[in-house]
Amino acid sequence: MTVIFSKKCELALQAVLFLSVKKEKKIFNAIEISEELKVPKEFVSKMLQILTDSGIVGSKKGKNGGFYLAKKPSTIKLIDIVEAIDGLDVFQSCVLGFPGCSVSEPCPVHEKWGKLRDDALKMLSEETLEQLKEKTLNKILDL
Amino acid sequence: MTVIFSKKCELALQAVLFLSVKKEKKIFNAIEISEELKVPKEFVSKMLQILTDSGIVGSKKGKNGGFYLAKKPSTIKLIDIVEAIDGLDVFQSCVLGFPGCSVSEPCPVHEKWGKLRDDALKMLSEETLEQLKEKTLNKILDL
DNA sequence: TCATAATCAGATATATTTTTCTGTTAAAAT
DNA sequence: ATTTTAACAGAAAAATATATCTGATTATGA
Repeated sequence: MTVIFSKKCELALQAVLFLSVKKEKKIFNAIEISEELKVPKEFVSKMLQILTDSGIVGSKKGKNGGFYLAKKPSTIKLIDIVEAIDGLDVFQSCVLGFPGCSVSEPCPVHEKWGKLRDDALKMLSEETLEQLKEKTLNKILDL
Repeated sequence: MTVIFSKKCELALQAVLFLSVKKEKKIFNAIEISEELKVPKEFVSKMLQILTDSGIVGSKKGKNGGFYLAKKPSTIKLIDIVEAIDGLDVFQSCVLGFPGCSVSEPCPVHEKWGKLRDDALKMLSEETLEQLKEKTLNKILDL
């Protein structure tokens, strides 16, 4: 079970964080990333292809090809990746699954969850990859 | 897509909330509950059977049978239902899906998510069904 | 006691998500 | 030019989660 993001999204976030602590424009192929993150390379490919489509990641085919951040880390936020993969529905939907949960027809935890949801959104959209870099280095080795 | 709980869990929470605003020990069969919550009756049955096993809900077979809260609303919290259906892993796992995310090896959002996760746990464990009753009535009709 | 109505247990089916595969295309190096 | 390497696209397979069905059991009321 995932927490709030799909497995796809989790992997995408991890892969982008990985790229963000490397020298800018340095290229890594799917195998290298998959080994670092310990996930199948086909899955890495798939996700990074989606992020390539959405312009966050760039790619280069052929020998010495691979993936790299297409934008500066100072312009990318975690929420961008979430939006590209899972979309932003989580930040709209009722946590108890009630249909039509709203201010006028709130579920029993509507208000409290609203606060939490906003904080979660903040967590993902306040800091850029650049600002997260140091923390990211605690988790991902800068090889 | 669910927010953080599985569909099963969402339904279980809804069903228990439904029962909590009814007269104590009043019995409802799966069909009645399914009509109120607009979900298939087999699904309601399945979930309430699990909650019956875990002692939150009681059941009575045969004619005029059905389901009812096995405990007083003042002793049941939403977290009890979550625990019975999804378990409490969500409140342990890394939101970015990193393996071995911990204080000594935190992911980039470890601390912030920790706070949010604790608040979420609070949201589900501070108030009893009794205390939520009024809010629940805003969402579920007291037929 | 019999017919009926309901839960219950377990199997099955369906849907969704995740993962892998197959072949194609593009780029680079030899 | 040719070979090699890697992304890319889309299909297929596997795994997981969700939903449905079947038959058995149990309780009630007539």
